[in-house]
Amino acid sequence: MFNKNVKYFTTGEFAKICKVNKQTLIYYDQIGLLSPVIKDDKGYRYYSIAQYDFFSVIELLKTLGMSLKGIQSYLAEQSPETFLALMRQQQEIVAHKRRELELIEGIIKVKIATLEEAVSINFDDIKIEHYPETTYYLSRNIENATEEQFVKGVADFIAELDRSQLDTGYPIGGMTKREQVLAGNYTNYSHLYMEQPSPIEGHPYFKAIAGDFLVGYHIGTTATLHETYERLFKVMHKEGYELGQYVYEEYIYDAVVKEREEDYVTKIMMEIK
Amino acid sequence: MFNKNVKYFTTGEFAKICKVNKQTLIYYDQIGLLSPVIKDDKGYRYYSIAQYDFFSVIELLKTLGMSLKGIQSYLAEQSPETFLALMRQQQEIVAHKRRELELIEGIIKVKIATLEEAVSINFDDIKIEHYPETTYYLSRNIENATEEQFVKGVADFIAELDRSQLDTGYPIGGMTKREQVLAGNYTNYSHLYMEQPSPIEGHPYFKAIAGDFLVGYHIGTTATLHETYERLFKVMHKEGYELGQYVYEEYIYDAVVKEREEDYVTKIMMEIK
DNA sequence: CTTGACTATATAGTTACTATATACATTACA
DNA sequence: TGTAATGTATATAGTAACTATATAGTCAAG
Repeated sequence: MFNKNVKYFTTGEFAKICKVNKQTLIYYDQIGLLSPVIKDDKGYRYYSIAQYDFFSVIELLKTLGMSLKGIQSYLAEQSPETFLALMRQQQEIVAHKRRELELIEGIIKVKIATLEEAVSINFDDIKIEHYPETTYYLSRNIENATEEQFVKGVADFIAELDRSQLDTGYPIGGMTKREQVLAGNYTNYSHLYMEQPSPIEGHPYFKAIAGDFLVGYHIGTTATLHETYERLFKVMHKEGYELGQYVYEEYIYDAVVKEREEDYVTKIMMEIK
Repeated sequence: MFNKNVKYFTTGEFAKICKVNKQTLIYYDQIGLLSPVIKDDKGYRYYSIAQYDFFSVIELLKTLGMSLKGIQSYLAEQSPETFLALMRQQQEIVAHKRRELELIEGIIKVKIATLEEAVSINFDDIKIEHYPETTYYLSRNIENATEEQFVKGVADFIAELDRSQLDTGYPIGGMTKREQVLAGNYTNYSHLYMEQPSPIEGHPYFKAIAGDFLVGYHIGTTATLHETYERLFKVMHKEGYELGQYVYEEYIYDAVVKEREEDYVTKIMMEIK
């Protein structure tokens, strides 16, 4: 194959085949990664068609995140055994990357869904909604935590989500016990949580009970949070309900979509009975 | 959520949460991508926990290949609508990337399989093997092409494989008509081809007939190719077979795994009857 | 024989960090 | 309370992998 009395490509021609900048090939020649088979007395470079195979392997390895130096040191040997070893190693890496992308696809899907919901909401409405059983991943208990402990708890929770690939794109929420809410300690959360639409085996999850929730929205910082809670309680009592075990709070609009804290929107979901 | 009387993070602490170099955060501040909510009179930076959300969106978009400038111009607006538009746009990009990775996974699998086969072969053996029907993607006809036309044909074929995502990782092969082979024109290929293990709809394919093939290996350049063909013919006639419609040729060892052309190995598969 | 399209080298610029040097601030503990 | 260790800051230079530009030589067509 490929030896029809051999025609060679100039740098420009070869660059076109490889779909890269001519300078890139010159650069590859300079660093000794891919040199033309022929360099004439005037310094003109000539590449053979067989070198395209070599180039496309470089491209492949680049896609998988290898540095040119790494590629160079691996391809320098040019033996079937080392190349086979390299391919086996990269096979795992690419599988990992694909799984990572699948996770990101999920996150984006969730972000779109939640934002689409958000833009259609009238934040003044207070409604009673029925939620199905939902699985959450919880932080360790942070009830009555000091500022420092709370902040540490948040950082740890984020790290844990990251390490265990449990970041689903849903907002981080805080759940508060009935007693704390009734005592007016609205931000004395028991746990942080993140919704897990498709839970993975081998993690301890919390399942929020299916049932009726009173749902309202708070605009602004926590300074005025009590006003929103009072509005919610008024509706709750008017409708003849009582507070359930937990209240769930999560950002609908946060630092990503609103610049000023006063524009952040918090969704408040009260279990009711 | 997230306003427990607010504790702030120093650059070092925030860097730890974000799992990046401290200098990176300073750099992001300098270019105005992510600035701390507070900068005191001594120039010390203080980040709020809410800024982590912002940071993680930056990380997400970076993973999807956006430049910091691009991210900046998109996030500068901070409106739900622009962010939603961005997410919708990135959804397609990430899906495309995932498909690309799946293709690469396939290519690596093929490379491993073919190399594993190759290292176990004794290149002196000439064997008769039965091949099942195999689908190939073919180049346009290149019979009796001049050097220039041949080279152009190869370049076009590579470009076509690339554009149509038909590069499966199998070697590019050349198929030669019975008459040309009998006339000793071993490298007067009719078509180039690439095996397609799982053909996609909407492309014109060629299906090699299932049947018996005489398989041998040629080591070296085309200069000595005729010797190998003669050896093959000898065996063919001794076994009482006649040449079929096509001979298929492909590299087993090429520029990727062997430095010198004299070490390249070509697999020759003759249709027989 | 000239014009336009190509080739070359050398050098500087780009992006997104990363490392280093120097100076000032904070905290830990003896 | 003093001092060492650790932290912060800025400024600057270096890195990878190109990419662009300036300048000069080469080649092919009309």
